[in-house]
Order: sequence, then structure tokens, then C-alpha cells
Amino acid sequence: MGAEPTPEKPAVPVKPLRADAARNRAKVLVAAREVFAERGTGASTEEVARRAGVGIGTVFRHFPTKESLLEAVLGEILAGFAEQARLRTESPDPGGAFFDFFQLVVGESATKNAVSAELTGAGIDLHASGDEVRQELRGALGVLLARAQEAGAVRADVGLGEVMALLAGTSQATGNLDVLMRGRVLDVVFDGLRGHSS
Amino acid sequence: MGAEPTPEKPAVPVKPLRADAARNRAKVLVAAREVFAERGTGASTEEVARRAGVGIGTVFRHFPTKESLLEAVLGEILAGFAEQARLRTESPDPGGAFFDFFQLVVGESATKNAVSAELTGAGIDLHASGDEVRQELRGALGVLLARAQEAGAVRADVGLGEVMALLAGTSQATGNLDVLMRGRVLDVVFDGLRGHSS
DNA sequence: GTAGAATCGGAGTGCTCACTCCGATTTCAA
DNA sequence: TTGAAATCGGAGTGAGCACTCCGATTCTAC
Repeated sequence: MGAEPTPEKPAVPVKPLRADAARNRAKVLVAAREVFAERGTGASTEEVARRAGVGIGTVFRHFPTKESLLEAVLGEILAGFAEQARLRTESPDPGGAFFDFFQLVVGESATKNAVSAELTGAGIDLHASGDEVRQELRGALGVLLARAQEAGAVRADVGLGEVMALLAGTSQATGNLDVLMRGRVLDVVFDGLRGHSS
Repeated sequence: MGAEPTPEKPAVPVKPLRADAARNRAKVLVAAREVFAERGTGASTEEVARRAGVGIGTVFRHFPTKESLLEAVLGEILAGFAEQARLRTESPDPGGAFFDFFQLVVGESATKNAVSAELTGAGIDLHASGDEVRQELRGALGVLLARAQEAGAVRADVGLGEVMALLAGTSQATGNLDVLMRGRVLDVVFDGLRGHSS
């Protein structure tokens, strides 16, 4: 019960992870992303392991629960979106940046609509680490929206919540549509976001 | 191999179904609708049976497969929507009729969003009898849309496919939102559907 | 190079769920 | 009223899945 020799112990002790462990963790994450995108989130953990070329035990050591694996995959995707949003926050064309980002997310989600379903329903049972990333995404998208509104490119009376709902809904809705229709749906939504202008 | 005594035999032989059988079938359908709405489509058939107050065997005699049960439930819902659409096809205010119907569907789906998820993803594995009802819905909604477009209430360059995608997406997206936000999201979508007017 | 710890692999476990089977019960025509 | 046929009920079956356990393997500090 004396002084702890450990120099630092932050809330989340980031242990350095062995070389092979890190490699396998990454392989599992990639495989999981593919498998869940193709077969839906109902795909078995065993299939993820097979695709990753590791044993089931390995998957479960890195992600003690299937839910935690889903969380991690979703977290990666959201982090990617957050990054894309951040890249655009200082664009000289705020309106273009906003709509460009919107289109990007919808297009990406269309390819892997199993994940987008999860994205839509998210908040029901995926919290934990996901919440942190979701906050980053909210933050970056919030800046994008605010700047677009200041520039008059987006109507002033919509909030971040509405935009995120619209983003999720449009992603979900256009998942099975061909590019042409998807474009027209986006056109309608964008028009609505611009507002009754002239 | 002589003349068949059976007077008529249409493609779908509608056998009159015994009294208790019909009663139970209806009870199962009601229970299924409730259970799937509350617990999601992953809810067990046993729970449906329990809620309906019948044995599992009974559920499986009426609906030989869980998928067929889902199909039947979805079919009922879609039939209800088709009916609502039909009721509005002769409205003196085509634009109002169209948007009114849109809002109705979104509002209904919001309550039971598990089903709306199925509605969105439908077409993947729910066909059969569902297709017939879906055609009715398409037909009625098509009339509503055409009339609204003739009246200039909806932009002319959107098709039925886009509208249905928007309908499904909006339903899905607003499932977890409160009434206020849902209203604002609908406002945006409606604005988009009206087009860059004024 | 080597010891010891961390990690791996995958057969095994227990549970849930869709679906079956058949004796008991109910319906209905005569 | 009655008896044959339709229907019911629910224990039982098999498959699939998330998750565990531990001997074998691989890494790394010295």
C-alpha cells in the first residue's frame, strides 16, 4: 500500500501491445469491416476469424464481445467521416464543402449498406468508445453546417440533429438505388436544405 | 379422371378455413405486429405465440416459416398504406393530399421503427404476396404523385422511385426523433420535393 | 540464445431459436 | 347427437452461434 512505482496511470492505460497482437488486431478489424458489409451484422464471428486468417480465440481476446467488435468497426468508419469533415472545415466555399461532404457520406454508405443500417439505428446499443468518435463527427459537421449557414448556402432554421438524421436517412434510403436515382434523391434533399430561395 | 365435381378452382384455392383457425390466425397476426414492433424482427416466434395465446405449432401451421410471418405482417401494413393513399387520390387538393399522405406514413413508421427498417430494406428477401401489395401501393402513390405534379405542388423531375426512397428513408431517419425534430426534417424534405419555386 | 510471459488456435460448452410430430381437443356436416 | 376431419398445443430435434479454456506457439527482454 506504499507509493506506486508506476509513473503514470491515465484513465485508459495504453499498453504497447505485442507485435503480432497488433498485426492480428488490424487484420481482424479489416476482415470484420468486409464481412459485415457483405453479409450484414448478423454474420458470425467465426467467419470474420476465417477471413482474417486467425483463430476465433484471437478475435475474442481483442474484442471480448461481438458487440464490441461492431462498435470498433463502426468507430473506424465514423472516425473516417469525421476526418473528411475536418478536412473541409476551412474551405473557402462553405456551402460546397457542406454538400460535398454530405454526398461523400451518402455515396460511401451506399456501397456498404449493412453498416449504414447500423449507423442509422446507432445510439440504441452502441455507446462507449463510439460516443467519443460520434462527438468528433458532430463537432466537425457542426462547423461545416454553421459556416454553410453563415454563407447563406443552407437555410438557417435547421439544426445539427436534423442534418444528421437526414444524412443517415438518405444513406439508408439510397443504399439499393442506382447512381442516377441516388443523384436525384440527393438533389431533392439538397434543395430542401438550401431552403425556399429563388 | 372424369369430370371434376369441384365447381371452381382458381389459381389460389381459397379454402374457407375453420372458425377457430381463422380466429387464431388473426390473433397471431396482431401479436406478431406488436412483438416485432417492440422487440424488432429478431424476436422469437415463441414470444409471438405466447402473446397471441396460442401454441407454437399453431403459429407455424398458419405461417410455415418465420419469413412468411414477417411477410404477412409487412403486407398488412403496406395494404393499410395503400388504402390510405387510395382514399386521397381524388382529393380536390392534390398537393395537400400528397404531402398529407407522406406525413402520415412517416408518423406511423416512427412509432414502430423496427418494421420501418424492414420496409426500407424490403425487396431483399420479402417478395411473394408482398409484391402484389407493394404494386397496389406503388399504383396509388403514383396517382397521388402525378396529380400533385400536375397541380404544380411537386417538382416535375422526380419519379415514383425517388419518392418511395425518400419516404422510406425519412421514416427510418425520424424513428428515434421527437415530434419537433421530425417536423423540421419533414419540412426540409417537403421543401425539396416542392422544388426551387417562388 | 534462452527463459518466461504474452499471444495464438480451435475444439468444446451451453444456450437460443426455427421448425417438426403426434396425441388431445375442437369444429361442423349430417 | 355424433363421428370424422381439421386444428391445436407444446415437448422434442437439430443447427448455429457467441463465448471459454488451455496446451501449443511466438515474441521479447536480458
